[in-house]
Amino acid sequence: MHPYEEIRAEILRRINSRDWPAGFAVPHEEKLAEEFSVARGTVRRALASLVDAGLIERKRRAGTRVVGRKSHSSTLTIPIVRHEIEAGGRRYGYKLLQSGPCGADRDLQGVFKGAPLQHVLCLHLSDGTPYQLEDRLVNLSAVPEAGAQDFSEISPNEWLVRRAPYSSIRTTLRAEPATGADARYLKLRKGEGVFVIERQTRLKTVPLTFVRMSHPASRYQIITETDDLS
Amino acid sequence: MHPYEEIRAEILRRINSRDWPAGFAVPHEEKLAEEFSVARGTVRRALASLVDAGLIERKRRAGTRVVGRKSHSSTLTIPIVRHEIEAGGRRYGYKLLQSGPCGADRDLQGVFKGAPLQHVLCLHLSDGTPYQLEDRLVNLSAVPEAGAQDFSEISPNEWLVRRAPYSSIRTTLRAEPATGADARYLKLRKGEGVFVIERQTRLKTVPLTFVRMSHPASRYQIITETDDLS
DNA sequence: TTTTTTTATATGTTTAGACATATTTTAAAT
DNA sequence: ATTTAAAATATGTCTAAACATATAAAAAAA
Repeated sequence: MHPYEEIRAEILRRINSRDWPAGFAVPHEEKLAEEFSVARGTVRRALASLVDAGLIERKRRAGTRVVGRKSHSSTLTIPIVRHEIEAGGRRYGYKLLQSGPCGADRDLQGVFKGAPLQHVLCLHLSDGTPYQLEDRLVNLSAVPEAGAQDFSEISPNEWLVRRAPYSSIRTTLRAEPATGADARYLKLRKGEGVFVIERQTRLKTVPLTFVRMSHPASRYQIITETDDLS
Repeated sequence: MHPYEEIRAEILRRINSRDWPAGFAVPHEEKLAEEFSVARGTVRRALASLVDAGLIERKRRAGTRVVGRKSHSSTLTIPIVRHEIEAGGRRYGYKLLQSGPCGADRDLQGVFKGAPLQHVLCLHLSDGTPYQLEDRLVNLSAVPEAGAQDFSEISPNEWLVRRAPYSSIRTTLRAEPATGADARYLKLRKGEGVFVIERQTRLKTVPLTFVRMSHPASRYQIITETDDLS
């Protein structure tokens, strides 16, 4: 265990034991460095790690304070469907349903502001059973290669994640009743529950793609796990 | 813009432009330091930030490589319900429905291994409308104060987040048909869709609490946004 | 009193050098 | 050929010192 880890563990202990309760003003770096007999840089390393974990907040001149927790944070990782299915030891299947240019009228959220669009509808299967219906719009003025790409072998999801750099993502999670397309392709009764992930990726304010991924509610869930500091 | 930010931006540009494609071996720190005319520490600062963003991977002696993206990651923050409702400018309401000790038979997932448990069922309302049904088990041998706590004014969710330190969380997101209790308290027809968040918190392998939070699907969604590096 | 300016301070960044340590590569021994 | 030991190397940690900068607090001016 490195010195910075020991210092972090000790500070963590003080926070968890409420010796340093929420709102507590943590001694400044020089003082902690003196207490633990290390250089200031080592204290900073420990504190930076606690900032990442959301346990303390730091502000210039104002100092460091213990945060009063107001939420639970964790990292949500949404893998490429194929990997998700194969990682579970199941057989991946893919079927392109529709692909072609489309008008701005399909841009229901109005995120693309009249840019030329490519619409792709496809189905991902797990052991032959419908798993995810992917309904995607791609901004052709930002990703022109998507117009020439044949998505009958590789899914637009996978192709885009690999190929198109993005700088920000907005993800929405929802439970919805199955739409007509959901019911038809996922083999559900209309109105049955689907778990929907919507994602919009941008490259510095330019919207690249918008996708709605729907899954049969009874066969889908997302699990996230935070990793332990101590 | 600090030197390390400029270096990060330039490396980001090389990755995004595919000058440095997935799998590419990034020059080592000394070399980058020389190229950008800065100290090694400054290069490290820039690279650390790209590791956090999941764009590169580093291994001792093996070096630094550009990662081939296989997923979209974002931070999922689940706030205390009250804050979530009040942040939206709506009026928060709370109603305790049940509270008391219970047997291990309620521990359906078997995570508590026979520990004494407290069961709490309560409802969170937004502008008077049912918003979330909270169904919780608390491990009394780990959080004994929970047995004496009166949850008629403060919700166990809020009380626990504030009070009990935890080191790891497992969160599960699911779409389900409403159970009997869901339907009754959330004013839904049985079988109608609910969005369920299940959370299990631990303090170094000791399970603290397990909670199932259900929401009317039509009135609930989760949005996460990644922040832009460049 | 209220506003503006100055000062003090805790955090943030950078440097340069030393040493630690996984891990790979190479050489030696079996 | 296979295993074992030694050397090389890129990242990781730590130090000590200087300077930068946001901003809270104090002092001065209105």
